[in-house]
Amino acid sequence: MKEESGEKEVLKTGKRGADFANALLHWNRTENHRQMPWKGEKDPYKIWLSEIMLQQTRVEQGLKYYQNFIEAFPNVHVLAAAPEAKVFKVWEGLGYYSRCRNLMTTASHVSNELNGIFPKTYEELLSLKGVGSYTAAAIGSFAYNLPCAVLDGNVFRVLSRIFGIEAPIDSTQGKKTFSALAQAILPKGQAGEYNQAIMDFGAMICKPSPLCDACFFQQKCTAYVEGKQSILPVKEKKTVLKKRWLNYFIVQCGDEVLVQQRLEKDIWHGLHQFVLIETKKTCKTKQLEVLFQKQYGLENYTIVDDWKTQQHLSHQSVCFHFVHVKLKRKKKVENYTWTKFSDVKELAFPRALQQIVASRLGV
DNA sequence: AATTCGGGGAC
DNA sequence: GTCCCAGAATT
Repeated sequence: MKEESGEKEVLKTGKRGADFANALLHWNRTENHRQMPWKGEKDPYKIWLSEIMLQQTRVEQGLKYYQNFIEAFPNVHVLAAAPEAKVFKVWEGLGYYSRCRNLMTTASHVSNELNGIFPKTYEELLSLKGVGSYTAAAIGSFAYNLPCAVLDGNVFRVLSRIFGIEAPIDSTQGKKTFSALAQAILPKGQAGEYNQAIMDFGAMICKPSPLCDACFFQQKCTAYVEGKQSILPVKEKKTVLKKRWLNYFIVQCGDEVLVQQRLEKDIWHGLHQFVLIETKKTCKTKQLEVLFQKQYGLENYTIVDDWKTQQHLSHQSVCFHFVHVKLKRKKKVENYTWTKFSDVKELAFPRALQQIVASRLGV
């Protein structure tokens, strides 16, 4: 065995990495009782679906959606053949709706071009719409045991603490560092089990607020030894919140309401909404009525309700102002469609609007 | 390299 | 309130 100084660093990390990997696998086999429907799943369709749904989404939140999806679309051909509106409706409320659009694109691609068979290499998986480095590694390792290390929020947190790495996880250089480390300590031949284990470990033990006393690696963890759990992982960017004022006129006539699909490059792309007047600041109802009448030429209406709510998204704080009005007679309004309540309930709306559909538009 | 895409839960 | 979540696409 050579003991040259140049190799010592690599050897040291390598030994520690192997140490951690072995301890993690042992923990996984003896103490990890976390159960999820897709765990141990070998059907690439189900693995793919679960991974797309769980991007930036907690397991507890995605669970119900996964079950609904599998029931509605049991295989890739059914999903590919399903009407877009129906797929959106099942996705409704889960957020990040580009995932849903990409899901349909890839389902169609796999069903029609690939005979319903998902790719079996990392590069080909990566080429699928909505599949990035994490998801390609997850599908590859879970379905085919490909030696690809996953790198998600859990893995960043675990590795930064165990090895005391302070490179920012949201910088290009930091990502390269963590990616190389993750790949280096991945036990070849056990990639699937290891990837699952490290994410379970991050979700249950090495949480943002960690349970160090329950950790099998406590004494060997840099963060624990140096008391750095709370500063690791390091993030350098702060998200800036923008404020928006979305004023919605819920224009009703009988059992119909004016609805449109959001198609602009903005939040909730693909979902539906009521008659929108966006303003730069909060407005009184009277002011909104002026804009409403001017913009849409509607005058013979009665206001039956008027209320405000607020919703916080990752990058936006949205103030809603709703005005529910009733018309005596239907009138054509450009870009909006008169839609029966029963049909409205088949369409996907943003969360804040969905609640209105559920509670205020008849039974 | 920086921004933008939801919604919910933990703290 | 702030932070984070089985991230990816676009600019």
